[in-house]
Amino acid sequence: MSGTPVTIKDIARLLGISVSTVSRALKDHPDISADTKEKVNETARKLNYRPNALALGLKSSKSNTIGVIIPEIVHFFFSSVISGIEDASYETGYNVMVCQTNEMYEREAMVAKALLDHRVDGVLVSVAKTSTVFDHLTLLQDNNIPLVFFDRVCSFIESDAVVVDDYKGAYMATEHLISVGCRNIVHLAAPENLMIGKLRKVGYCQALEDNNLQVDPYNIYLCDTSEKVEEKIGRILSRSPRPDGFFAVNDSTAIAVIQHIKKAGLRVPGEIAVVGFGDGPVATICSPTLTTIEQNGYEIGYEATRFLLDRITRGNTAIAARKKVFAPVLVKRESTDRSGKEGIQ
Amino acid sequence: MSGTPVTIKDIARLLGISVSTVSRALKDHPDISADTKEKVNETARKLNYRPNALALGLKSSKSNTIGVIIPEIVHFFFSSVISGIEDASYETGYNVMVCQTNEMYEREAMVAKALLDHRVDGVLVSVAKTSTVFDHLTLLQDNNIPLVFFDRVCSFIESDAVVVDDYKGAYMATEHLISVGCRNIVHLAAPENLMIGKLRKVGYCQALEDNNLQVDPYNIYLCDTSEKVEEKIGRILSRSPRPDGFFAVNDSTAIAVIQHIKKAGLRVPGEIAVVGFGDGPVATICSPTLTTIEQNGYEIGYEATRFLLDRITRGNTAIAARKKVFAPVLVKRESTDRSGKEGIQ
DNA sequence: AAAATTACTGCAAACGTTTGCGGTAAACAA
DNA sequence: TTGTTTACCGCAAACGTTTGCAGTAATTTT
Repeated sequence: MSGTPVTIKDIARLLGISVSTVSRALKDHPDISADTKEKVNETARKLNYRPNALALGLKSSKSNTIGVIIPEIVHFFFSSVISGIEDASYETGYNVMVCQTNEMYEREAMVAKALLDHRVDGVLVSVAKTSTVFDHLTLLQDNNIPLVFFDRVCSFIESDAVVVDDYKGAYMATEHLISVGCRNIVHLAAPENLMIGKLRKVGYCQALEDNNLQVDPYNIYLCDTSEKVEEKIGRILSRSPRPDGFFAVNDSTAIAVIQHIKKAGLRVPGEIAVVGFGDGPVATICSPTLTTIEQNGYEIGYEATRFLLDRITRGNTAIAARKKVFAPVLVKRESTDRSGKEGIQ
Repeated sequence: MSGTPVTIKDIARLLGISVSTVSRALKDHPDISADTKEKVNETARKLNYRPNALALGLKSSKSNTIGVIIPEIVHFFFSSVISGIEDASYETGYNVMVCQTNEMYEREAMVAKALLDHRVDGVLVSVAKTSTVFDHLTLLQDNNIPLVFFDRVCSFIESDAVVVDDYKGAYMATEHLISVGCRNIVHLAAPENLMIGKLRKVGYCQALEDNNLQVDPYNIYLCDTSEKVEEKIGRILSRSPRPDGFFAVNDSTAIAVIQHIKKAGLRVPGEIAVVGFGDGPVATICSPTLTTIEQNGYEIGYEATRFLLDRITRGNTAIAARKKVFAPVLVKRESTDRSGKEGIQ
């Protein structure tokens, strides 16, 4: 019962005809008689024949597979992106090879080569925090493999990109904090070699300036994980004057901040208001619920895949680099709501 | 600059030697002179030669790729599993094709065939809620593609499996609820065609019986998502006598329950205690924090991949079906803590 | 000097498909 | 009858590799 996959040859041998006839019969080629087609299709079905994608890929130089390079899978935003990629690919009959870099440059370089080896038809990539050189990505381009960036784009490479407007999102978040009365706002930032780190910081700064508040460099911390919050929050909260608002570069950082503020006996949003970025499910589960910037990972993944498939089918070089920028949406919740009675803590 | 990938032929032509010599030189075959090897390796490096995995796969009937069939990617547990799979595969040089079924049987059947087409060397699978027939999986086995189940196993198929002890976890959860004084415990269950649904229900029932409590079939609801909680929670809470404990089949359902209980003006754990299953990050973020059963997705994914790779390298049929069962751990938090002053709501 | 060994290298088939081209038999037209 | 068309079908090359085998020249042995 358990054997090697059946090939077109097996069918040919069984029916006493040539492989080319079988091949053509299976694709409903007009040269083949209805009778033969019938017989071929029947035995193909009976034997559970499935075409060998490796052979097809070798022949056509098309693997019908796209690659995904992603920093971390266990992450609401990124897993949502993958889900969008998956669905878009499934609809069009493509398969998806997912590679996680764990934020390590070396691993990013390795998987890029592995994807090249597999001759994927295109690659979706969100660069790792530690990547500063990008030869592995230009290598893909040199081999005619189209690239589309999502979320974490690489500005040195000319290619499609799908992102939310990080600058504007950060601007909105900061301005919202100002509008509820914050005057001493801390920004917990991502590394600057990431575009998102840079742009969100610039948005934060610009919002302050536009509202006649001074940008205090000491109010900007490189702090983008709950672990780093653990390290730094003590120092930050004991500063004088104490910060009265936090804009964190992502939700999990924001929530870690909230938890520490509460543990320190301070009230959110009463004494300190907090805004995150991402709007994952945790934003409605924590207490107080988190004001944050929506970032629809599924849509981003889906659209990025559309871009990529478009390049694959229409020929890569024919299209100039495009950019899709999703408008950010500020979702107001309890962590900045100073309107009436304060949210339950 | 941008062209098709360089092949062994290109190197051969450039050096005026045959492809077989190039092939052997690249694999350090003793027949080839040091001189030739040197030249071949140098030009290979210079041209960024990368072997075509499709050709290799076709030749060797080994794709160096494993497939993953998973219900949903946007899910803490499942994304953790993928992460474990990814890491284990990366360590051993395998690539991973991820396919999400969105809990639909049709899609599960489709992707199973797609993975067969791609001649993956093995498949890791967690079955969809709606799958009741499994020909698509036996098809893989018939084609000599080893299968390993994780979390959601299919009892009709003889194969390796990696799971947590669902029965015991449910038993512990229920007994814990009893120990804090609950006598009228509702179980929010997954469908019974899923082993996890069945086993967790049985564990719940057994714990009740062993503690001389009667199993009330009306206390068992098919309810495994926050949407279904939305639908049913009203009816459940208005029953008389009102339930005093909930054991939910997963964390997100448990948290949805908590939120609705609070909205109804009741106290957790004071009037109703709640236990979940999974111990995702949300369990420590919600308020009160959630008592739950730990289920280490990363470990499960990693171990399942070890099983699979073992089968791939040692030959499938040589090994009898193995099962790895992780011991569940009860993580006690505020949602069942009736010891002293009640957790902040 | 002839024979045998050594040290390399190339030919060709194979993996599973597709496809241009050529071939054969039957059917039709003249 | 001969020539032409039509309707099918098979041969063989190609995609990029690997590998058994055979071949050649140089070196060693007798």
